[in-house]
Amino acid sequence: MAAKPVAAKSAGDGLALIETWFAAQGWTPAPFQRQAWQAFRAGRSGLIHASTGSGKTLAAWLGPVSAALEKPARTGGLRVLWITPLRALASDTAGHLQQAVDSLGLDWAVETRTGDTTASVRARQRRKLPEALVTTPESLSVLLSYRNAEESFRHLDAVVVDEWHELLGNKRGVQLQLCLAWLRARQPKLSVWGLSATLGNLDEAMSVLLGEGAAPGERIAGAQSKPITIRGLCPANVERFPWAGHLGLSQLEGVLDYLGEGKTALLFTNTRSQAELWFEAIIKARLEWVTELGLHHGSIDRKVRRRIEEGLRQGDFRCVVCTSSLDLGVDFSPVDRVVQIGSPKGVARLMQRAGRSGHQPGAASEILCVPSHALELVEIAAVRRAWEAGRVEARRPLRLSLDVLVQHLVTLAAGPGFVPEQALAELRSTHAFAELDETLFNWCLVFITRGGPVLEHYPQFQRVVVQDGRYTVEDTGIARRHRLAIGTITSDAQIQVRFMKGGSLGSIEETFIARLKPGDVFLFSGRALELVKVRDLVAYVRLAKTKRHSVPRWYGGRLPLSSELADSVLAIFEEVQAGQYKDAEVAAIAPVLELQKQQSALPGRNRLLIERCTSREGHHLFIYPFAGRLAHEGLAALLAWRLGQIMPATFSLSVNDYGLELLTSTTFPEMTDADWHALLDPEDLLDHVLAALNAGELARRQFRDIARVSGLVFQGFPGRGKSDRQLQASSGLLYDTLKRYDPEHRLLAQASREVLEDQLEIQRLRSVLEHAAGQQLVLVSLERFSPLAFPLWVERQRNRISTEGWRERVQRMMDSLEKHAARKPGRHP
DNA sequence: GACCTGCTGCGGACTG
Repeated sequence: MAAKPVAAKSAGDGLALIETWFAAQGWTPAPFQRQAWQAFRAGRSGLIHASTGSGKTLAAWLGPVSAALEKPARTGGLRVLWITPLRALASDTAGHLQQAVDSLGLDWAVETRTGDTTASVRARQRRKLPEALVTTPESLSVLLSYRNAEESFRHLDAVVVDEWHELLGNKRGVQLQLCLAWLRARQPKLSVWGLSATLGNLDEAMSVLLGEGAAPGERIAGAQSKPITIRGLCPANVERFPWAGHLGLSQLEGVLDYLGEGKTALLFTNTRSQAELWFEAIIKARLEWVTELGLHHGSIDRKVRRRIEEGLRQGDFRCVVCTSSLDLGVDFSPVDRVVQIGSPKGVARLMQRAGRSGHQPGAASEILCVPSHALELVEIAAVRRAWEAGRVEARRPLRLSLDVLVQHLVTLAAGPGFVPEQALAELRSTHAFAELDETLFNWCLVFITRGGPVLEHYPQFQRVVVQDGRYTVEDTGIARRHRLAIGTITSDAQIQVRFMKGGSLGSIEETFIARLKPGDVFLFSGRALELVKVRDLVAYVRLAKTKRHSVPRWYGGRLPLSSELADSVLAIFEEVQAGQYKDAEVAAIAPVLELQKQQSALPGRNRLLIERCTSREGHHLFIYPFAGRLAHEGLAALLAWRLGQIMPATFSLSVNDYGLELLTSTTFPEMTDADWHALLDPEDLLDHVLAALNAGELARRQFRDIARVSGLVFQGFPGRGKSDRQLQASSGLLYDTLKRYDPEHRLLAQASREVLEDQLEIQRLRSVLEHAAGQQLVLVSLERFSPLAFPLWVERQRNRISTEGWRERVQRMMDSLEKHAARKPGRHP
């Protein structure tokens, strides 16, 4: 963007000035951009939503600028605050904004402030902020922790939250809500705007941003996004296409052809190890591309990642293999192809990725979806249908995250301090704490001043003091330590991976390195590396001479299939059950689906499929609620526990995104429809799930994160972090102590709640059971594993030790399945 | 040669 300056500084109509400036660039404002500018100028608040690359940024930026142009000049001080969830985005955004401001003749400094900002700039900003600041939610919180915070934000006119959808559903969003409430309480006319991608709950997204009791905001839909094409890569030979698996490497040739035709591609995988393997496979197959290939994921050294991002912008790459690490970020205009390997998992997620291509004017976006097993072809058709029907996932905002609340209260106390009555009113003006009652709030006050009944003998928990009714932090050491711990992102300590000569490659789980001995070889950062030694949380490596290697395992998050996508898959199954094949991808695996129909049945939105089968291993029960793997984990445990009440047996469990398997050596009792409904009864769900699972241990682990965010444990200085084990030990000790002497501790209750809601998706599990009450149960006795059952069987085999190789076992099963494909199914009863 | 699961994101300033 080579911005040409407009005529001169003028105190006239700011809107007209912007129109002139826009025209000088040779641009015509879109109607939604004009609408946004007018809304800004009128001092309103709201949400602008659109897909990427539609000019949201200019709409949001020029609004406050136009407003500023019309107000009498004030000397200095922060006028506009721009919040971004990604510090890599900050400098780019600031650059564009500075350019626009300069050419409009406004004498403003636009600066960034993130963790990357140097100490000297931070110190200067601490004394006085620029007119416009681009920052992260965490850095904003840090700014509130300084004594002069009220002065710093005195002249603030507008806040813009970029990528609000990324923050809405997590604790970073809660933290931002709290900061915004504080700003609003001091500047009632503050105008707050969010920018968001397409989302299933846009109205809610806006009201959460604007706060409880705010005047209704203005929702502005961005320009119609360019069409996005979703294409599935259909396997050439469906007969030999795997029924299970997740790597998708059997489709390598098709992907290579696709990459060969284009200029620059992003190839998304669902996991980091999958990215490593695909990167290796592509290089092996196309040695001539070696300089044009990149690898990018969250464990790769930050500097290396920045270099790759820069190379993408320059058009240096034919293909970069990546994970969600490139879901967001600066626009990479040269990208003309996007490939998704494996399950898309959700509609919004896939569209976000598709939107990473086609930023050139007039270019459309296309995404090639590469299935890693047969049923994923249905997912591809399903995601396209859901998108076309406008069914996109919602992101649900969190409520009453007490760990974030106590952190915020200490932040305010370290900063200007707070008075309880006023603070409570402010907190209640957020969506997250609208229901905060006085008892709970008082508990928080006791917690930050005395540490509560058990911890009050330890001075490190007495962080805040009360003077004349005002809560403040007086100890500068406590304040400093608190600033270090600001933020809600928690992650395990990782082992750094470095060459003997010093170059850093990235980081890996401690548990993976612990299993290796010197001389072992593993694949990381696209290279086969030999472990030399481990010292002080650093693994020293050298390039390996051998090609044999293992691949690191990371214990990251496990994204379940979204409800929207699962529903869409079931809708397609219903059509197939009725003999209709409307999508190319679905038609491509008709033989597999027909086999499922013939041997068993296809589940539907109102048909719950339950299969039984007896094998050498024992008696199998398969159920397919299509509720995502997290809910299935809880359901499997629940069913095993309830069955255990009526039959003496132990079960092996296996789950995936489609369903679950229970295996036992005892015959399952004959069960009527009524028996099944009793087994699936939602009543006493919570009690039974807690009885079935080792919920205490799960909560104990969850508590570690809560202890960090709430300031109960100090995780050390950045870069010199306490090791994971130390942190685990101290938070574990705290957990046990509290559990014993203060079992009503509110943070313990929160740990349990988070386990149920986030790790087991208890709401989704509940709705499976409630839905089952009205569903038709389709009970089938199988002679051989059906195509739906097979992946669950494979899943369980993974951790088995056997003299027989995994591939042989799978192949043998495939062969026997094919042999029996023509057999008649047996119905039950 | 086997055989390969599990995403992303942030953060400070003292002392000499």
